[in-house]
Amino acid sequence: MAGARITPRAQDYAQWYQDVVREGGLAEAAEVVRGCMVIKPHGYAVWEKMQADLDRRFKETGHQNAYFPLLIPLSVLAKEAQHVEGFAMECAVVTHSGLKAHDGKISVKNELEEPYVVRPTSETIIGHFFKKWIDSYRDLPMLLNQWANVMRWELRTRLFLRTGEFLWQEGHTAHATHAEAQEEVARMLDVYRDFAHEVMALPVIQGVKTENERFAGAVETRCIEALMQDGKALQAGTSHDLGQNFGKAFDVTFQNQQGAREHVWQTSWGVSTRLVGAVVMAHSDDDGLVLPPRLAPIHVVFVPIWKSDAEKAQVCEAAHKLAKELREDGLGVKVDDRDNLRPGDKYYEWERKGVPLRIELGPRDLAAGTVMAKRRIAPLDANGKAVKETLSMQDLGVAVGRILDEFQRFLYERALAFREANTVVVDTWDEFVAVFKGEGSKFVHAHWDGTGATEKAIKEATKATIRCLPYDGQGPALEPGRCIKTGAPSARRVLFAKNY
RNA sequence: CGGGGCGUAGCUCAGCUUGGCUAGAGCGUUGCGUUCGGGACGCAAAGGCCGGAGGUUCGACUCCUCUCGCCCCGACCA
Repeated sequence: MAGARITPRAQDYAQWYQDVVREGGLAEAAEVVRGCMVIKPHGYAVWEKMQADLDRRFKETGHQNAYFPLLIPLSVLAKEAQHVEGFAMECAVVTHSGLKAHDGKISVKNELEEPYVVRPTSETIIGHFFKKWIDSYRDLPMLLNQWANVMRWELRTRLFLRTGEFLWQEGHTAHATHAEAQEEVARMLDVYRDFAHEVMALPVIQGVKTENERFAGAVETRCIEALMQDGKALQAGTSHDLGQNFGKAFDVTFQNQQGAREHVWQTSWGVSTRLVGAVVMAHSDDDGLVLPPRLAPIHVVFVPIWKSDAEKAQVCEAAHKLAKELREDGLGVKVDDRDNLRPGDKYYEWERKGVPLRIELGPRDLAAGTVMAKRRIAPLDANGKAVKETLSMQDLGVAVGRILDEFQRFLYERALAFREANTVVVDTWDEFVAVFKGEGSKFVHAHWDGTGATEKAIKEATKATIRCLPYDGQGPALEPGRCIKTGAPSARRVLFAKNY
């Protein structure tokens, strides 16, 4: 009997997602704090894996970490008009300091002269300091990154995908020329793509956002878009060309080599804990979480099998010895030697938590000098049972390393195949409507007349939005045509989908 | 923030319509024993401010009002 259940995807995708997050031990609702989440140890460990890899990539591309305040004076936030307008409704505002007790009740005490906004993002407070720190072309480029929490007062929340508070990194850079800033925007989007492909085993499409979807205060927003198992798109990362908008708003200038003063050209780029949700929705199945090895806090779990106490002592000793060897290879290894659960219970538990490889070690294996390995997702044999692999205890690390590499590649290939099977080119409105009917969604490449009005009309009719104008080569060949909705001339197809 | 649903043991829920014994079940947990290669079983035990606050009543898990939180659908957004 299953103690805990996971609703099948086919039955209720939203419920399935919640079940996987809960049973995987990733996070839960903060309950007493509306719209916020508690990231539990296993979920936080996945985020730490992401952080470690991304941080290395940021350093390799010349960036340094820094930290700016959580609170932004309202007057500072308001300096860039479009920016404050875009975030106005989502801002939490601090208006008081201190508490006082009266009649047995606690209330706030001193009203602040100027309210603080809890950062929804940090362009403005960083703009304030860029002005102070940048004076000469010799100070440029300034390449910073911040790991931080931000708060956006969301009305409807989902664990990892949309919460009131979330964790992220935000890169902020300043450059002497627009061309250099544009290179930075493209470079960091490539970093995100590589990370998604190599570490998350998640294929993504790079592209440019429409004006409607652009970051508030940017002149151009680029993104990586991933396809989830229900056919909806998830924006997995963004990179913004801020032009001179913030440079002008905060009067960030530098003296160029000719001695003239110019406003800097800035960029910002970020990914968030939302990526944990992306991994869940991209790879997991009805048995629970599936983690790509490069994000798995535990790569291998040993389940010793025994009947007698003597056998228990022997197999556990052997399991711990092998585990130690694997840990020396840099792997996360757990030996589940609990004696209050039977092996089958352990199998299910670690599968729900997404451990890529399970190794069973019993008396028969011990005698033969082998172990039984079972991948988190394994092919079925003729009897419908998952295939287990017999591995020699000799050089186990080599075999395990190979299996984990294969599994990492398998997940990417599977996700890519899924995306290809769920990507279509559509040239008629009837076909377009049919794709998005009901809960339906796919990646749809279709022509669009380039106007915001048409974009909105399509959204109202189908709930599908333009995810991006894909990079050349990441969609169908660029060719002119007629808008799917209005029939007006279109320079190229764009990528539509319902989205998270 | 509008519409709908739901808050009772760690988890999933019953009880509420029609107010009344001592608030229940399964799973899980703890202890002992038998088990152990895909979700075992026996015996014993612990575990509840019935989400919170007011109200109606002799009496409230049950009825009324308010409030907090979660889920779903909208509108808004990463």
